[in-house]
Amino acid sequence: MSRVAALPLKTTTAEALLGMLSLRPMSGYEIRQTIEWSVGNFWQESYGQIYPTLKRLVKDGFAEAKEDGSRGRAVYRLTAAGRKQLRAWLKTPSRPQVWRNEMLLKIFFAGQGGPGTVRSQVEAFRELHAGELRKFAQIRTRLEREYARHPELPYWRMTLAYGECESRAMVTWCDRTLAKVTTLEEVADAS
Amino acid sequence: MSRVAALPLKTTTAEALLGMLSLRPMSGYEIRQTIEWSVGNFWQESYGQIYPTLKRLVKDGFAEAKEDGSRGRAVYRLTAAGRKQLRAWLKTPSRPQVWRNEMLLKIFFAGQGGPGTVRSQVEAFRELHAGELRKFAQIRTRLEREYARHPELPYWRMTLAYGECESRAMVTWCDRTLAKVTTLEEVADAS
DNA sequence: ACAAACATGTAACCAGTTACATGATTCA
DNA sequence: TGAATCATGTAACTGGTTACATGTTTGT
Repeated sequence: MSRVAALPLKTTTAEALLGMLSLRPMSGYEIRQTIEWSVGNFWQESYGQIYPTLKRLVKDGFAEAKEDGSRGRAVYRLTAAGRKQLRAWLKTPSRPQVWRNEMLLKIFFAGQGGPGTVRSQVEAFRELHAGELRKFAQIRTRLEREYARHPELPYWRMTLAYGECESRAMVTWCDRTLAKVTTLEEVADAS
Repeated sequence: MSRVAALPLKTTTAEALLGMLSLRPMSGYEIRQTIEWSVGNFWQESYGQIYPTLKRLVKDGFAEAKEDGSRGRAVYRLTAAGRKQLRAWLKTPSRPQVWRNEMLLKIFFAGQGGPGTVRSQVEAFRELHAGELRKFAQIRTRLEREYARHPELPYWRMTLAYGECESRAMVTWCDRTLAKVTTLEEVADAS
């Protein structure tokens, strides 16, 4: 019944790190940087998760640590068991994350705040996704130029297309919603 | 430095409950049921959050509890301060939730698993969103029929349209992705 | 000489879910 | 009478982030 060390067991952090190490051996620091510019759009990890998890991966035999002389740097590489574990995970069904959407909640209760509430919320949301689309366009250019012949490029393109598809849909919804808001405001003004 | 009771302070649960109580006075149990069928698609609360938060709302003067004779039932109603608090919250910018997408992570690493990995992941995801679209269609019918003249209907429609818009985009992405997967499989077979 | 980036790590906190305990009421 | 639903509540756990502490290396 003792309250033990308790590193998370059901987490996908471990699997995310296995995936990262499958690209190439890396240090914890490098993993974080790489996550940021590669999958940062749909995944993030903090050092507070990365370092303890890496140690657990070594303990479980899924990764090996190797001291990198120069700095106080530990480079981790996948073991055969780690690669097997990663492949097994790739085959498992993904649990859909049940998200919370604060903006939608505010719109749902907009009866208390009026059309103006909706307008400012939706305008900010539109700006957010318009920005995402610009970012995706840049990433796409860079991806096609720098990894033109990389065997995994087709898969990376798919994840990028997901973001583009979603953000386009969001912008569309924003425009339609703003049009409806205008109508509501006109009705309110007329009365 | 003592480890105190510590009910969450920055949570939006309190505001979500204020919103629910703005619809009508409710018990904790009722709030949960109502959340499920109204905003369940983009918001959920567990009893473990609801009951302690309701007590805090009373303590902070945002709600009043009234015993409902029949059962051991406490019905909460919004106070003027509570309504003011809700309106203030509606005006604040919404923090975008940074979500994690396990499916996209698996696709990103699909080099380790091959096109088959992507296919099964995407097929499941397509089924999920096709189901969502059917559910949304039902909700829309019910909404237009049962709340035809409700003053907040326009806002409720907007949140529904969001889900429809997003799920349609997801289905589109799935279809495009599955087409690409087929191409990849053909290339793999040919070699 | 100093800033920026590299590099590792942990304790405290946070927002939430799950599992469980308890009991009343309704209805077939 | 017994199952389903109504109703309230909490302790333990979970999966994470943030803030902090510490020190090295590189480049200007």
